[in-house]
Amino acid sequence: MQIPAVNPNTLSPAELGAWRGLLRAHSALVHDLDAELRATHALSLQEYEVLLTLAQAPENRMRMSDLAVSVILSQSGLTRLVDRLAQAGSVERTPCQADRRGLNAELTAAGRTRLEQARPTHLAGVRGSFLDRFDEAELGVLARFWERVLPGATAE
Amino acid sequence: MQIPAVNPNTLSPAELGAWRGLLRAHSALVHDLDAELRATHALSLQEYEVLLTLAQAPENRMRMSDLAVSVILSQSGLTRLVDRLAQAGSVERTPCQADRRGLNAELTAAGRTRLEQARPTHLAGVRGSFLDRFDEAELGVLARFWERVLPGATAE
DNA sequence: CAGGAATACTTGCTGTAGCAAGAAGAATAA
DNA sequence: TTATTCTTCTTGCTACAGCAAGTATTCCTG
Repeated sequence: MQIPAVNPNTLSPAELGAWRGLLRAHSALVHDLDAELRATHALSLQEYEVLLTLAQAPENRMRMSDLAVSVILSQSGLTRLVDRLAQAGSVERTPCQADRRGLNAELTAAGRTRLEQARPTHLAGVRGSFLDRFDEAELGVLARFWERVLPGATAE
Repeated sequence: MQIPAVNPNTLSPAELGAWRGLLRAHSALVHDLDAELRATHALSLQEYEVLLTLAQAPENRMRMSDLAVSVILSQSGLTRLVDRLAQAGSVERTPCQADRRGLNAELTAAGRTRLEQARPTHLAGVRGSFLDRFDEAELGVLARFWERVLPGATAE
């Protein structure tokens, strides 16, 4: 219950820089990484994230709903994204035998190949545009910063 | 020209945390702030940013193309966003007499009122969900971090 | 073991964004 | 001046995302 001495009707320069900087940096990074992946591997950033997430999941498969959370997408958004990946042969929908409502998205061999081809491009991009600007300690600082923001992003 | 000792084929935990954290934090913050503004003032976050940017501009007006850059939007995206704001009476398109190709988006009195009503909500939201998680020094650190990322976001 | 509530996924609809092409005006250069 | 080129903004098209409603299945409660 502190009473901050800040003007409640504007943002300080540091506040502005931190907030607008987040918006600008995110926009620039995502735009460029997405464009790079599309240009070199005909893969959107979101599609890449799905393939990568599946590749790291046990058995290379994952429930649709869990996958949606992992890649930060609505369920309907994921349905259509997996549609596209399935049509391209990178992913298959397999039934989930423990729960017949559910489906697993499962990485195919072709999908794995595609991911493996795109991966160096993407890693180089994230490093070159973002991570390399920081040393290991600073990256840790950033990571811990996000943890403060994430649990409940909306104060009500 | 350094040769980093990191595994070039995966991200370290700190790298992962910094990168995925950025994606998650951005998504959560923007989603929540947008929803809050829509719910309380029938205004999207982008619309709010436009009104705010105009309110801070000299004469409360700004060339369309400059405005697009300020609010991080394509020119066609801005054209339509201003269409909506104009239809709502919050903004007017006025000719630019120095250059008859150009148009200014100009804040109307109604637009100013609308902004002023929404502003406390938005500021409380950004603070409550984001800025209050950091002290002034940390905000400065964040702001300077973004400056490292921003000049040229894409290597290569 | 019903019957209602909850969950998993998909589909219809809508809103918003970007790119590329077009229209109108400005700038340059001969 | 006039022809070429560049800039500013808008419009057509398309892609992608979310919400809400629909369907199928599971869970829960009596």
